[in-house]
Amino acid sequence: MKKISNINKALNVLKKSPLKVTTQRTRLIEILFRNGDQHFTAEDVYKEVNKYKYKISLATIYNCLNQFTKHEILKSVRLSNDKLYFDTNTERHHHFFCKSTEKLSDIKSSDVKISNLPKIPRGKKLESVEVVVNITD
Amino acid sequence: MKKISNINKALNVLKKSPLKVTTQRTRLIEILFRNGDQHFTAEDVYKEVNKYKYKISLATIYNCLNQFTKHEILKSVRLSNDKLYFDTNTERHHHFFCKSTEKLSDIKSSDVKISNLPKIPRGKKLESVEVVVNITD
DNA sequence: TCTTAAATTAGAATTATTCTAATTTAATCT
DNA sequence: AGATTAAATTAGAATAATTCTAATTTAAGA
Repeated sequence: MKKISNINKALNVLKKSPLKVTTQRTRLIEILFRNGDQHFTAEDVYKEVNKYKYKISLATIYNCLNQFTKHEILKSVRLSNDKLYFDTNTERHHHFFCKSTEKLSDIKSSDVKISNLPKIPRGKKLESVEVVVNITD
Repeated sequence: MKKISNINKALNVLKKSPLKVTTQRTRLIEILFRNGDQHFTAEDVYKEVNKYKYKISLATIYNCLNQFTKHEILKSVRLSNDKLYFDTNTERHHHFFCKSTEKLSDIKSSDVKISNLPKIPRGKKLESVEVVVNITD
């Protein structure tokens, strides 16, 4: 049984979305999903793209990251250090955030048990619960 | 027994801090703590200050909010809508964030029970756990 | 192949925030 | 109280992150 790579999984989501499959988008997915390196800022991606000598403008990178997030190819997380990170793991999960190194790492959803939540305010409905465990060196 | 107002409580914290008690800082505390727990951005504060016809520059508002946060007169929360909110409640607590209205509201720490947390990575230590309950209309 | 809406791009614009350097002020010292 | 000084304030410049604009290119379907 052949294992489908993360790259191909993401490319399939792209194909099924209303987004066009462009060279830039394909290159970005190849870079972002090539390994477990899962959390990055737009600027990180720009540097990585340049390392590969692909010519993709910063505006396109922003456009793509935002579109990918909208179509659940990526997920975004905003942190207390004021940076927006994109995450290749789109499943429900939580994060460790190390304030010393500014690095994010995943916490499996099942590793956090919340046994009590307050009542949701009248007329509103629950969307998601985000847990960030801040740590330091 | 006389009740100490939030304003006076905050002014006392200011007096006990190494920060100087300036007119601007006193005015800001009067505005920010004039009623219950509030969440505001720097820009919100600037507008409010102007409404009162006080002349405090935006740079000073940023300086003060940051100094107040450092000296635990305020707390700051960064949210997924990319805005930095300051919170007059400096105690450990969590938040509801309504994605439709972009409004924050407090959740008492005791209203969230986390019965299981993952192991803190080797060599790191726990600093805090932030829970944001995202809701919508 | 033709058509067209979507995507890409460079560069300008915007937004939020911090920095700079001159001036003022609060708190301390005499 | 007046002098001293380090901290605070300020206007405006600078920076950083992101979005917008408008011209050009491209993907995908008729």
